[in-house]
Amino acid sequence: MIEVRYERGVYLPQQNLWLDPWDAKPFAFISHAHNDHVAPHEEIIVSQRTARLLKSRLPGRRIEHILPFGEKRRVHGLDLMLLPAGHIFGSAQCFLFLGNETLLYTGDFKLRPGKSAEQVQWREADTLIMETTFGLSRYRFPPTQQVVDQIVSFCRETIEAGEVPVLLGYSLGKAQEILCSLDGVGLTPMLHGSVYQMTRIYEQLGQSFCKYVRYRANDVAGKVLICPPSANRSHMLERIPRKRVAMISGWAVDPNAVYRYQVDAAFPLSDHADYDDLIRYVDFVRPRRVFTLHGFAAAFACDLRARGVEAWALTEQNQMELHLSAADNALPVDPCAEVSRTAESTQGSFHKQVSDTRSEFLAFAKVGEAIAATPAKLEKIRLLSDYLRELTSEQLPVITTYFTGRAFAQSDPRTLQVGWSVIVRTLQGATKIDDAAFHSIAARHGDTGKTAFEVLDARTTPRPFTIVESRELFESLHRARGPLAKAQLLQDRFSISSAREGQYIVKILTGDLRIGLREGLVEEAIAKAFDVPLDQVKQANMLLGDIGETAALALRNEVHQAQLSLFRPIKCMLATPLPSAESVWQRFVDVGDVDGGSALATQPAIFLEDKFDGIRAQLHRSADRVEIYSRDLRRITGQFPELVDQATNFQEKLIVDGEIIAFEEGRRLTFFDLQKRLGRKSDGEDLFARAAADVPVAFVAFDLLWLNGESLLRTSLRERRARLSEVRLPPQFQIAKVVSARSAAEIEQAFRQARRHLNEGLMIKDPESLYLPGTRGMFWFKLKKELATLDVVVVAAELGHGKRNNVLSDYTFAVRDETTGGLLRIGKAYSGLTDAEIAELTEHFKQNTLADHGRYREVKPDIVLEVAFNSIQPSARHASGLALRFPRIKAIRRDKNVDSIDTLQYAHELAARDAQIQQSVSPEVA
DNA sequence: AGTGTCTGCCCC
DNA sequence: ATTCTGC
DNA sequence: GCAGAATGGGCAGACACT
Repeated sequence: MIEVRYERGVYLPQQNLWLDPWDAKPFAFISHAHNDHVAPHEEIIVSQRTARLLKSRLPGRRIEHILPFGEKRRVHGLDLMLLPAGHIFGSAQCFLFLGNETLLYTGDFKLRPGKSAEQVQWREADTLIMETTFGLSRYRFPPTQQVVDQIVSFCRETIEAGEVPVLLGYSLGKAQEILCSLDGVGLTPMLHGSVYQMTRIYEQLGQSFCKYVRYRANDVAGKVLICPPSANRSHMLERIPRKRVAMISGWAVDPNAVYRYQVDAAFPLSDHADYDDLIRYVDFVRPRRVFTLHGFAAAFACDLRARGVEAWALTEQNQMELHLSAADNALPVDPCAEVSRTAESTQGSFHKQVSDTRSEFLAFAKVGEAIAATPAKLEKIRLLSDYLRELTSEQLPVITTYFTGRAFAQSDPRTLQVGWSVIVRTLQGATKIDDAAFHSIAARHGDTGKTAFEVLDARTTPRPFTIVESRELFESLHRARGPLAKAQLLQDRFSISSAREGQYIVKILTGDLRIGLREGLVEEAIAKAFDVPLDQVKQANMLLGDIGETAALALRNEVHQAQLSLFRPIKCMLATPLPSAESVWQRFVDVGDVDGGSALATQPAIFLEDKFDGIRAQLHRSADRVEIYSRDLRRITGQFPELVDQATNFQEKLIVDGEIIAFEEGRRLTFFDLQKRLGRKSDGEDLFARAAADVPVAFVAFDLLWLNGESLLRTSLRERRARLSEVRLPPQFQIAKVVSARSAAEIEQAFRQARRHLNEGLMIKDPESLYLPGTRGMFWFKLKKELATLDVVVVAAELGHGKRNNVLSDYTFAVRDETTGGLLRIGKAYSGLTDAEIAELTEHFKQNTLADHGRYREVKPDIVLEVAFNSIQPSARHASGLALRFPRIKAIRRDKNVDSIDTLQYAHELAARDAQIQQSVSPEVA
C-alpha cells in the first residue's frame, strides 16, 4: 500500500511528493490558490488558473508544472492527472497512478455546481485522501437556489429599509460565487478592494460577471456591499451607520452562527461539500481506504468505518478547539482560516493518538469533546455507548457518574466543597500565570471549563492519569478539610494535567459538563452499550439513585433486579406548569387518550389539590426505622426529628409522597420560615427542641407509593388516594384535601380558594394516571399565582456563560426612589427573552455603556423591562432593600422610558400587600 | 470574637 | 424555581 | 414533548481574615 503521512501537509514518502503543505518544500501539488496553500516551494504542480492566481498572491520564482484538467502527464517519473475540484476557480484534485494502485487527493472540493468554479469530476481510486471540513451530519446545506433566494431577499429588504446590505465572503472564490448569484436580480454589487482585485483576474481568465462597481465610501446607498469577513467591524464598515451584515459561509448552519460572527444574518452558501456530499463522494470513488483531513476528520472517519469503509483521520480537530482559538475575535470566518489553526496544533496525528491512550482520563475527556461536537442526540448516545463498552468493570461506574456531571453518585451524600473561587486560585497556582493574563482569558470565556483549558494549555507537564486515580482525587478532595487543603490537592493535580484533562476535572467539580448530554442520555447509552431495555435501566437508576451502580448492573445483565423498596428513595413525579385554568381544562379535554391509561372519556372529572409552598419530601417508614428524602433523593431525616418521631406512630410500613410545610394552627408561616431550618446541622438534642420551637412543621401527604410490601407505582392515582385515605395519621401529619372538577370554571374557583388559603396555587391531576417518577408528564399540572408586575429600568448588563458568552444576557434593574429621584437596584433576571431579543439588547447596551468593567458594564438606563415574580420581600441583597422571588422578564417595554418606571414606594406597597395577604388568613390544609 | 466570603447534586 | 431552544 | 442550558433569591455552615 502507498504510504501516507501527515505533517503540516500530506506527504507521500515513496514518491517524495507533498500535497498542499504549509511550509516551503522542494516538490508539491497545490490544489488551489487560497492563501493558506501558498508557500515558496521550489517546484509545484498546479492547474492553469491556479497558476495565474498564485502569480498575484506570491510573485517570486519557482518551477511550475501547469497541467490541464483530465490529461495524464508524467512529472519526475510520476504519472498523474488533475481533475476539477469544484471548490473555487481553478481548484484541482490530484489523481496518481502508482504502479497498479491509484490514489485520489481531493484538496478542498464541492459536488454542487458552482457558478464560478469548474464542475467537479472524479475517478475511482484505491486510496482516497479527502477534505472533511463539514464531516459532521449536522452540516447539511439547504438547496443552493433556496439559499441564494434568501440572500437576495435579505439584500432587497435591507435596501427597502434604507440600509446597506453587506455580504461577507472570502475574497477569492466565495465573493465571486456571491457575485454570480446576484446576476439578473436587479441589485448592484459593490466590491471591496481585495474582492475587486480577484474578480478582475477571473475576468482576465474568461469568466464574466454581472455589472458591479468598486467600493466608494460615499456611494454605498442602494448597493450590495461584498467584503471579506475580515472587514467586519473594520473602520471601513463602521463608517456605514445603517447597515445589515450577513455572513456567507457553510458554518451558517450552526444555530449560533449569528452570534459567533457578530452579524445580523448568516446564510449557508459554501464552497465545500456538505456531509451528504462527502458520503456520496466516497460512494462514487469506491476507495479501499480513506484518509480524512481537516474539520471533523475523526468523526467522519468514524462514520465511514461504521459504513464498512476503512477510514482514518490524518488531522484531528473538534469544535471545542475551534471555538477556543476563535474566541479572541479571530472567529473562523472561513474554513481556510481555521484549517491553518488545525494544522498548527496537529503534529503527526498517529503518534498523538498513541500517547492519548496512555492517559485514561484524557481518553474520557476526548469522548466528552466528541459528544459536545455533535448536537444529534443519537450520535451522542452512540459515541458514549461505544466508549462504555471498552471500559473495565472498575472504570464503568466511575465514568458513567462523571458523565452525569458528578464526582459521586446521586445517592452518595458526599460533597466536595470546591467551587469557583478555589478552582480559580488553583489554576493560577498550578501555572504561575500572571493575573492580567489569567483575567484576560477568564473574561473571554465566562466558562470555568474553557478557562481552565486555555490557562493550562502549554503551561503544565502532563502525566498519564488513570480513571481510578481520578476517583481517588475526588475522594481526597472530599476528605480534605478547608479550602486551603483542597486547593493544594487540586493544584498538584492541575500541574501534571493536560489542558483537556484539567478542563474536564473542572467540569466535574462544577457539576456541569455542558456537552449537551445529561442523565437521560447516559441511561440511553448504557442501555445501548450493554443491550438491555432502556426502561429497565431508567427504572434501576431511579431506584438506586446511582448511575454507576446501574451501569454495573447493566454490564452483568442484572438491571431488572432493582425494585422499589423501603429506604431506596425514588425521584418524584413532577407537574407541568400551565398559565390558566382554561388551558389546564383544554389539556384534559383534548386528550384522545388511548395509551395513557386515562378513562376521562367516561369519567370526565379531574382531581384538584392545593399546591403547598414547602419542601417536597418522601417519607419511608418501617416498623423500626423512618427516613425522609428530599426531591433530590437527599436524606433530610435529620432536619425534621419531630416528624420522624411522630412517623413511628403509623400503623403501616409505607412510602408516602408529600410536602413538608411550616405550619402551626393560627400562625402565619411561609416558605422563608421553613428555609431557616433547612441548612441546620442535625446533631444534639437541643437542636430538636430549638428547631421545632422555632419553626413548627407539618407533613402534608398527597400520594402513597408503597404499602406493606406492595408497590403502588403502577396503580391509578384514584386507587392510591383511596388507599392513602385509609391510613391512620399521627399528629403533625395531614392529607392534602382532594376535590373533583368537571370544568374550567371549577378549576378557576378552586384556584382562587387555594390562594385565599395562602397556598401557592393549584395542582391538577389525572385520577387514572400512574405514578411516573422523575418525569414532568402530561398527567399532573400546576397553576401558580401571578403577582403584579413591575416596570423597571436596566442599569447594568453582564456577559452570560456558555453559549451566551458573547452576549449581554444578564440584566440588573432598578426602580426609582421618589424621594431622591435616584435609581435603586431591585433584582436581576435573564429568563423570558428570546435569543433574538438578547442579541438586540446586547447591541444596544454595547453602544450605551457608561462604565465598562470587562464582563460587567453599567449602562445608560433607557431600556424598560416589565418583570414578573412570585413574591417580593425585604432583602439586603440590593440597594432598594427589596428582592424578588423567581424574577423573569415579561416584556421589553419599548413604549416606556426611564421616566415612567415604577417607584420604590410602589414596590414597597406590593411587598406590604404580599405580607398582608399572608397575615390575614391562616393556611388551610385539609 | 466578630466579620466577610464562599459554598451548596441547597431549597424553591 | 422559570424560560427558551433544538431535536 | 422532551431534554438541555442558562439563569433568579435566601439561607445556614464553614472557614479565613482581622
